Amino acid sequence: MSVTIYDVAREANVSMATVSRVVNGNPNVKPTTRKKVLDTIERLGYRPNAVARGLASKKTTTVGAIIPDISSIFFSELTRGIEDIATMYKYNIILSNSDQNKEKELRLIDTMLEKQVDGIVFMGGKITEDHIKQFKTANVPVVLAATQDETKTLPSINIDYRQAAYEATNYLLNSIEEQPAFIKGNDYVQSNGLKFEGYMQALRDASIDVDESLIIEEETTYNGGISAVNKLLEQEKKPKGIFVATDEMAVGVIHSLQDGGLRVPEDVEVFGFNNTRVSLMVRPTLTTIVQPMYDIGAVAMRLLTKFMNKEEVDEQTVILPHRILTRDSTK
Amino acid sequence: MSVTIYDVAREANVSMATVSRVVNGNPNVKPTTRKKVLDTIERLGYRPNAVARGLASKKTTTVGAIIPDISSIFFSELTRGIEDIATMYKYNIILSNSDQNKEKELRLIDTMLEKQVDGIVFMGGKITEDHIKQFKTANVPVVLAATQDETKTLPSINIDYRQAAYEATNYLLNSIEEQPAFIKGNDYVQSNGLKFEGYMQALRDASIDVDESLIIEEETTYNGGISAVNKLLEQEKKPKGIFVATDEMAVGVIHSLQDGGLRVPEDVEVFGFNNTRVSLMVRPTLTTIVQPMYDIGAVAMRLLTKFMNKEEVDEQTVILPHRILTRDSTK
DNA sequence: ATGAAAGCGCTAACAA
DNA sequence: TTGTTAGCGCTTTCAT
Repeated sequence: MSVTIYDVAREANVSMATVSRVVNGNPNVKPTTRKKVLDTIERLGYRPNAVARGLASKKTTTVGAIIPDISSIFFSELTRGIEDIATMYKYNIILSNSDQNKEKELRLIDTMLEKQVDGIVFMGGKITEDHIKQFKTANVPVVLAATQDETKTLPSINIDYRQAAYEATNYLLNSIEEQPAFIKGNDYVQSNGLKFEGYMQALRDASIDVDESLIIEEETTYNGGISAVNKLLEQEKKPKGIFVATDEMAVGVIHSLQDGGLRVPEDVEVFGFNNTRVSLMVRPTLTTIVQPMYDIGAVAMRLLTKFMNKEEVDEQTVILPHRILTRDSTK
Repeated sequence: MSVTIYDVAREANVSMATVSRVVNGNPNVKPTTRKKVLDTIERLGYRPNAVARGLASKKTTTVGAIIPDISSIFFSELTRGIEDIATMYKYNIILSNSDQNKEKELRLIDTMLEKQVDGIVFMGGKITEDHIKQFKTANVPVVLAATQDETKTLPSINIDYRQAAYEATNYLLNSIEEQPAFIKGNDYVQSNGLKFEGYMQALRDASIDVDESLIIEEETTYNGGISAVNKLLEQEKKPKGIFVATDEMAVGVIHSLQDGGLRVPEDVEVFGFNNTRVSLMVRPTLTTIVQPMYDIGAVAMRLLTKFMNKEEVDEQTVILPHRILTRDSTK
């Protein structure tokens, strides 16, 4: 069997309580006693059992992170932000992929609550009544990262997707002076809808008669971008600019245009979203909306630590700034 | 306070033991009793406390995953493989980034052992004596994923990096009939060394007098690829083929060559490594070595479950197959 | 098929 | 400054 606090106490001729105090850095221990205890801890190779501690103290110093897909470049950067701040505050992360599947999301929340996490960072699709209900079954704080909650009942960190899309659309509008195409992702995430709203609003504000054939929905991948352009090029009306819901799709769009003999940005301008690393890894480099993924994760985790510490929080709903980053895919 | 097994027992007029049996699917329960218990569990909204269970049973059904950097596309795919198999076997993952830093790695192992994980999947740089010693301090199984252990004492899942690099180099050699350049990553990982060995072996077998100036070490990033080419093009001797340690670097290499007015593959052929998603997201598309990241993670986790179940394992050191995937960056 | 009871290893009053 | 002790919520013998 492994060494317990009791073994240490016995060997050091003190009580368990004293060992516990030493281990937890409680100042009420005489230096000589502390030294004695520390020495026997070292000698016996004692390692505190966090599970026992968790049971007794009702704190596990671990938080759950529910994420659609860790292999997506977008979410993996977000997760890195979460993890770095978690480490800074001595928390560990239990990470699980939900694939944006509601049943799975609910099940994961349940599992994490069983494991007595001290808090949850949730990333995903739409937040439903069922999610809220599930979160409410335990009394742990929850923070949404890059995830919308229409009811605004949960704290969240986001950028203003609607406004960002509005600005991107306007940017293209100014340049090409006609309706740019819009390529939507097919994810079940609310930001998709918000981006679309921003796009439509910009057209409306410019008094443009909307041509629906310029709005295409495709899988949110590189290949989805390729297919979208193929559809677009089959049509009569060819766009002179394309606003694409994500960078990865946008890279597909650029390549597909180029494969079709069109030049970017001379013939068609392309505008992405997110500023993930791939936006630099394409020629021409991609004009895009900078969404600070790492920061969203970091701020979300920081906010969660505040809730877990029962600190005062002034603003639950954080909107981080975004900006347009112009590169070579637009004129 | 929340509902405990005791509350359920009292409400259902049975003992804690019976409730425990029902919760754990023990067949020795009369169906009517089971139903009664299940109903009151439902009614009270009872959720088992996994921490208490972990303390009593000495099993946490969670495993630790130590990873250099989750935001790297390579490791995030690997992690996805680990997570999927973990979920399949009802395990959760505690994920932590080590940044390939030895002190941090050792500390993370310690933390995870404190949290009583049932096993550890380790990804990282070199395995040292200190790592082994640290692992030995607890009696939990460890599996290395995409990570070498010179001493071969730990189970591991890898591909044959040396052989793969040998084949890639040979491929270029056959085409350009002179020494291709080699761009190394600067990571502190052993596979870097193995790739280099494979490259050198191929040159040796082809009786080529090695020109050291064609061997460049750079940061393992897109920008590292760009810098490497810049250095290469400053030199007298310009290569007609370049073997690059990772795809992301290779994409940088291609763009940098193109920016310098060279055509790929006509003037310079480029060969990558890993077959990450970016290898398709570049024009020309990248010839590369297929390393099955997802599978490495999945197999590693599967192997770990076997160890955790004390099943018989015939082969500790798994070498997964790799292959050359030719695309348009080579002739 | 069911129950009683002894832990699992620790924390946190409370007492001294 | 230190020790005693009662849990934390569950699993797991051992009886019955």
